[in-house]
Amino acid sequence: MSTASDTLSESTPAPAPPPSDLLDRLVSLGKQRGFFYQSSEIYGGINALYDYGPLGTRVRRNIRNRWWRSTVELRDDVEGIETSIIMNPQVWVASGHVAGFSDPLVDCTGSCRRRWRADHLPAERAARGRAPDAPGCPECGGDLTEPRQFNLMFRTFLGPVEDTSAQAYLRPETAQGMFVDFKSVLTSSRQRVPFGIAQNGKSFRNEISPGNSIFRTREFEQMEMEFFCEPGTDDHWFDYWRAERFRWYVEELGVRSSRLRLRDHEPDELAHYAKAATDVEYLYPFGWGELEGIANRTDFDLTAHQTASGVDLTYLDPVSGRRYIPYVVEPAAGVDRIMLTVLIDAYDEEEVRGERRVVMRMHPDVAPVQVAVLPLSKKEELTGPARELEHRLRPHFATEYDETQSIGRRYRRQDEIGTPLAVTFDFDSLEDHAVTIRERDGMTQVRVPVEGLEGALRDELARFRERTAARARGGSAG
RNA sequence: GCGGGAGUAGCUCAGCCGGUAGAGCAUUUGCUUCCCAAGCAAAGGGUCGCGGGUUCGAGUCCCGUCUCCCGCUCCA
Repeated sequence: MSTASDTLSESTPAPAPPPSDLLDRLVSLGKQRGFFYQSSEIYGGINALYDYGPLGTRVRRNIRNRWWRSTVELRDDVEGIETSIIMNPQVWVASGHVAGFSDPLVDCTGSCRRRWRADHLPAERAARGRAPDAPGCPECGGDLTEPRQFNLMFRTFLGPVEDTSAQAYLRPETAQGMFVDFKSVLTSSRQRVPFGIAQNGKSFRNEISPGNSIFRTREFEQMEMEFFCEPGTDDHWFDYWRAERFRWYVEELGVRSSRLRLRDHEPDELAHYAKAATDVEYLYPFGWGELEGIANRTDFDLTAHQTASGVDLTYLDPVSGRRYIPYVVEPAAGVDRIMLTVLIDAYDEEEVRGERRVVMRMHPDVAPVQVAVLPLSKKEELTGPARELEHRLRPHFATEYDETQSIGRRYRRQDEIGTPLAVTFDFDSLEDHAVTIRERDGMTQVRVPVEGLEGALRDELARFRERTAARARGGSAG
C-alpha cells in the first residue's frame, strides 16, 4: 500500500479545517469577481446548477489542462478520447445503472418524519405501506408513504417522439465511454496492455440532496481515466495510481498536503464492481469530502459489456499469447470540486498596515491571471506604453491590463484573484526602459529592463511554482 | 421530501408599533509625477426573490410559490 496517508495520519496532528464561514465568503467573492454564480439567476436560479464566470472559466481550463497534460500528454501509455454524453441506453443496462442507480424511498408521515430506504426496511413494514395496523416507521411507528423510485439518471428522448422506445439517458459518469470504446481505441492506437484511456466531460446525476455550493451539483464535470492491466497486476497499478494522484494535488495544484488524505474504503462500503477503492479527500469547512475516487474495478465492466453486447472484449497479449479480459484501475476526479478546493485552500487574509488583505495564494499555473500590467498613473504617457507592453506579453502569459484607481487598490484587486505577478510601468520607465515586477505573496518588488521582461517573468513564475509546491508539501500554507 | 434559518444596491447588511428605502465597501467620472484597498469632488445603481391577499397605505402583516444555507435522509 502506498504511504502517503499512513505517514500523514501517524506523524501529524489533526489538521485544522478552514474557517466555517469561508464557503460563504467564497460564494460572495465568486459572484463579485466572476468565478461562479448560480445558473439562470435572473429567473430565480435553479437548484444545484452553477455557471462559471470569466475567472472561474480560466481556472477550470487550467485545472483540466494540467490534468490532461500529466495524465495524457506526458505519458506514452494513456490515450485521450471524447465520447458522447448520450449513449445507447443498453450501455446503462449492462453497466448496472438502470437497475442499481435508483433507490426506493419511503417517508414517515408520523411524528419523526424521517426518510427511509424501502429496501433497507424489514419486508413486512415496507410491504404494508400505509395500512393502519402496520408497524410502519421503525423510529416512531408512524405511517409510511408508498415507496417512490428515485432514479439518479436524467432521462431524455432521442428524436422528437417521446415514447419509451426512444428513451435515453444523460451519462451519470464518463467511464462507460472508455469501456465501450476499449476495442476501437486498442486497434486504432497500437497500444498494448497495460495502458489507459482518459476523457474529461460533463456528467449528470439527479442527486437527492445536492448542496455545499459547487461541491455537489446535478451537472458536473469529470476527469476520468481507465487503466487497463493484466489480472494479477491490478493491485500494483492500484497502488501506483493511488500514490500518483495524491502527488498530483500537492505538486501540480499546490493543495496543502496537511488537508489532504487518502481514505481506503471499508469492504462493506465498496461498490459492487470494485475490489478496492480509495478516496482522495480534502478537509473542507464542512468536513472531509471526496475529491477523487480511485477504484480497482476489476474486469466487471468489460465482462458486463461483452456479455450484453455479444462482442468479444478479450485482449490477446502478443508476447505471452495469453488471452484475458483486462482489469481496470480508475482514478476519477471532479473538476468542480477541484476548483472549489483550490479556491478554499488558497484563500488567505492578513493584516497589512492595519488593513485587511485578501490574497489567494494559488499555484501560478492555476491562477486565472498570471501577469497584471499596471501603469502607475492614468496619464496617457504611461497608459500608452503599458497597454503596448500588455499586448506584447499576452501571447505568452495570461495577462490583464488595469489602469483604474490607485496603484495600491489594483495590487489588492489582483491579490484577491490570486495573480502571482504584477508589472508596473512608472514615470522612470520612460527614461530607463525598466519596469517593476511585484510579487503577490510577499509584496516584494524587483526592477528589470523591459527588454528581458519575458524571460524575467518566466523565471519568477518558475520560482513561484517551486515555492507553492514546497509549501503544499510542508503543509502549512499562508 | 421533512425540520430550522434566510432572500432589501455588484458584495455585506440596517430598516422599530405598517407611512412611500438607507449605510459601509465596490463601480464610474474629474483633479493630484500617485508603489501597496491614499486624498478631494461628483455620479450611477433598488418593480425590497416572485405571485396573490388584508389595508387609505405593505420591505414590514397573511397565504402561496421559487431559490439559497444548516441538519435529517441518501450518495456508483
